[in-house]
Amino acid sequence: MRYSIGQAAKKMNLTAHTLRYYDKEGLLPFVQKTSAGQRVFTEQDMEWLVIIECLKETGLQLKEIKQYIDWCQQGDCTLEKRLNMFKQQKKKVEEQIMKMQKNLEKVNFKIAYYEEAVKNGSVDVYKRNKCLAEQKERLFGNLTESGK
Amino acid sequence: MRYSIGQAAKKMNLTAHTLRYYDKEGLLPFVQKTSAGQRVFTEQDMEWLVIIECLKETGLQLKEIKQYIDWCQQGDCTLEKRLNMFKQQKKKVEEQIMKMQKNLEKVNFKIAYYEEAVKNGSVDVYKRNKCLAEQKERLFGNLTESGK
DNA sequence: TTAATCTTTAGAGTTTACTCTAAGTCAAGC
DNA sequence: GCTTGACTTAGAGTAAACTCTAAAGATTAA
Repeated sequence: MRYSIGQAAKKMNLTAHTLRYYDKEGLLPFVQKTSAGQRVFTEQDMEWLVIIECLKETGLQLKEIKQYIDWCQQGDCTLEKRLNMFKQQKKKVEEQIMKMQKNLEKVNFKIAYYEEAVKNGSVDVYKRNKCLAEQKERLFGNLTESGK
Repeated sequence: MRYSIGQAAKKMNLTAHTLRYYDKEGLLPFVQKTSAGQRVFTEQDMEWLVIIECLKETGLQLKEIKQYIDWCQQGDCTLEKRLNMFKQQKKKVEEQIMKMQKNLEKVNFKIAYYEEAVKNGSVDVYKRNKCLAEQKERLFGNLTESGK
């Protein structure tokens, strides 16, 4: 299966504009063109796009992703660099997941808070609900009390 | 405990510039100033900053965060709006965590791949290691084969 | 009191990642 | 063959979130 730029874009939930931009930035050196100059994306190219997407979502900038692509083009002498990059990336992703779980706790707290507030028609929650007041201390107090 | 803009910034891992920018954008209407015009951040203000940080990290734009702050300023008649916002946000955070876990799987696969490649000094991994080849199908194949 | 450091404002500049336009070329269906 | 829609390039424009500058005023420590 081969894809035009439009089909590839659709599959990846991007626009053709974006794929051309990535190409211009040197992220897609592997994509071939027809004699008429039109890009053709192979299945393998789609796997590259999946990895580029993954690296982008985990916080790498396009120029850092380009660095990785460049290493891939340079051959086996860069294998260790690539391995190290992914090891670093693993740490970052794990940190991001932990951070997101903490954010989820804060959001859950706010939902509990506003459910209580809506029930009473007022923001005056902590006086009625000691449990929420304690939770608040745990989630917000630590940052504002400790550390200094 | 009260904080100058510089101290507040340090505590939140931001710069004073950024906090002034947030203020200019209407995100910090609660921050008071001294008679000489200098901002004073209270403990409560720091909690606001923690929530702003949380909303920012979970993907809200500053103008959407401002919307929330505005609702807070408007009083109890916006309680339900705020509750709904956090409920939506909860969904988004849960999706982000799931996405990150998928990204982690991809990164872990790449680490396994490159560890194998480094061991053999070559990128020619799938021929030697069928297990990795299958994993690759599971992680990348589904996106490139299904859906169309 | 005086130097060093912090804070103030308005406003200009930067970075990143798109996003769009124009003018033209190519491919598929009728 | 013709139309329609997708593709090409170079390059301009945009949005978001800072980031920095300059010039002046405030605060702190010796």
